[in-house]
Parts: sequence; C-alpha cells; structure tokens
Amino acid sequence: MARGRLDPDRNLGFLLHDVARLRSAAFDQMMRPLGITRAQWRVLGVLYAEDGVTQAELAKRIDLGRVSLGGIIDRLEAAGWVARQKDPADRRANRVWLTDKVVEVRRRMQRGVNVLNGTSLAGLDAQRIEDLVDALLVIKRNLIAAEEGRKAGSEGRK
Amino acid sequence: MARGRLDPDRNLGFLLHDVARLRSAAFDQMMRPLGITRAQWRVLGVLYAEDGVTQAELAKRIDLGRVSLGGIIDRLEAAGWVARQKDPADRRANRVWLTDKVVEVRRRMQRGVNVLNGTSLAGLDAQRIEDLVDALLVIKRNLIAAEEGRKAGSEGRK
DNA sequence: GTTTTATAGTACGCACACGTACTAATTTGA
DNA sequence: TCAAATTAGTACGTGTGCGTACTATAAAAC
Repeated sequence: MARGRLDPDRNLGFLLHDVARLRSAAFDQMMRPLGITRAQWRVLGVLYAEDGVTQAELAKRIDLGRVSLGGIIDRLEAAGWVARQKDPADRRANRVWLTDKVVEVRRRMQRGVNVLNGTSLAGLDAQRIEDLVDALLVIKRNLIAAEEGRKAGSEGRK
Repeated sequence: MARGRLDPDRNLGFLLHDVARLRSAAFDQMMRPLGITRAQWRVLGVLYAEDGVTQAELAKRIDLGRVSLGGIIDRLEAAGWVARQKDPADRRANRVWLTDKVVEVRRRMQRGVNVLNGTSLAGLDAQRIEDLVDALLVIKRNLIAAEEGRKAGSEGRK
C-alpha cells in the first residue's frame, strides 16, 4: 500500500502530467490538418458558447493568465479564426469575436475531439469516467484555492 | 447524463490540462527557493533510483522526447545538479550523473512535494486516489498505444 | 569490408504558460 | 475634483515540449 507512493509509475503528479502531455500531443497531431491546437480549441469552445467577450473575461473563464491568453488570441487572429474589436465603452478592453470561417469547421473539429476521447477512454465505463472527473474537480478546486491563498499572501506582504 | 459532455467544467480534456497546469505552477512556485522545476524534479527522480544512465534511456523511462529531455539536462547541468559524461564505450552517448549538491537538498525537495500533494489531494480518501491513479494509467496506456500507432503509420508511409 | 540502416545527441523554430514590469484607461475616495 | 488604486492589455524573458532536420557514431546486411 505504501507502494503507491514509491512506484514512480503510480505517482499521481507524474501521471497527471504525462496524460495531459500525451493527450495534448495527440490532439495537436490529429488537428494538424486544420491547424488548430489544444489551447486554441479551448478558447474557441468558450467563444462558441458566447463571443464578443473581453480578453479578461475569457481568461477568467478558462482560469488562464492574461498574458498566455493574449498569445493564443494572437495566433487565432493571425489564422483568421477570431477578430479583436475595441470596446467603445471601455477603451482598455478588446472584445473577441468568432469569424465565419470558424463556424464552418466547428463540426469537423468536434469530430476529431470525439475520436480522440474515444481512443483515450477505451476500457473505462461511464461510471469510472464520472468518478475520474469528480476527483479531478476536487483537485482543481484545491489547487485554485491554494493559488489564491498565495496571491493574497503576496499582496498582503507588499 | 449527456450533460457530462456539454458542461465545460466537466470536460475531461480541459480538466486534465487545468489540473496539470495548476499543479505545475504550484510546484514551481513552491520550489522556487530551491530553483528547481517540476520537469527537472521528474528527471532527478529517475536519477535518484539510478544515475549514470544515458539520455536516451532517461527519455524512454520518462516517456519524453530526446530533444525536450536534452533541454532539461542542459538546465540541470547549468545549475550544477547533474553532470554529463561521455560514454567511452559508445562515443555517441552521454551518461548523466547526480552531483553531491543534489543529494543534500533531496530531502528538502521531497518535503515540498509532500506538502503540495497534501494540499491538492485534500478531501480525497486513499481509495479514491487509487481509483484515480488506475483510471489515469488506463488513459496513459491508451494514448501511448495510439502514439505508437501513429509513429508506425508514418514510418510505413515513407 | 564496405554500404546501409539505426541510434545518440544537438540545432532550430514553434506553441504555450508563467512571472514581472509596463502603458493606457477607468474607478474609487478623500 | 483630482490623486490613488484598480483594471485591460501588451512586452519581454524563461522553462517546457513538440517536430523536423542535421552530425557523429555504431550495428547490421550484403
């Protein structure tokens, strides 16, 4: 039982990163014909639900830094998937809109994602997947709480 | 039930990457006083078990590309944690050795990792963690199998 | 014994994510 | 009202990981 900690193959931290990295590579390779990456797909996913959102709002929804998000938008814009538009009411803000081009390929992208999910989740039934999601959500919330604790701490110290 | 797919917060792909990213950031921040990163820690972990290994062997154990690994070794070497040594029997190969400096701080590093794990796994009992690890292992193996399928496919086509 | 193939490692460029530091604009508050 | 604090976004440097292309060496095939 103590073996769980010692066996590097069962080390949760390593495992988490391996799975994320392998999945990312598989995604990017599958989507290469479309020229879209995992991170870009994630941003598009939020915009499908609602576009015309500011970058700050987008960053908050994805729980990503403003700088990282800005870079992704740069590339999405360069590829013609989205467009930035200055908000006239708040001249600091950019609002991000989907282009027509992206609507056309949405279905093709989603199909690729479904194939990837099917491949990677082979051998896991629906209940185990739900349990996995639940456990990851707990960890995610713990980490976000810890992150905010660190932020508050460093601000208090300044 | 179909909601699992639609609710972006429960999307397994996104979740996996969020957790990996957040954990990585937390790790790097916690280890900043020691100046070691998550990826570097992973390499050191393998070397603690056995050093004097070639880079290719190391890459295989971590399931990482040779190029990525080479970069990590560059930084570990620059910081004085490891040293490269040419293998006299195979002059293509580098063997990687831990330095004395790294032995001293191993305990301190491990303590930081334990704190991080405690924080991020709060609220999950041992059984749920085991189940999580099992599920992730299944996914990892699926992804590695798919990756090898792609490699074999592209080689066959050349 | 030489040619072919495979392997070890590096060089280079790209995408992504971080932190810090900055500018510009808005909001707060004294 | 006007200075201080906050917010939106960018610039820059670093670390990580990928793919492709290259050199040097070793192993296999003929």
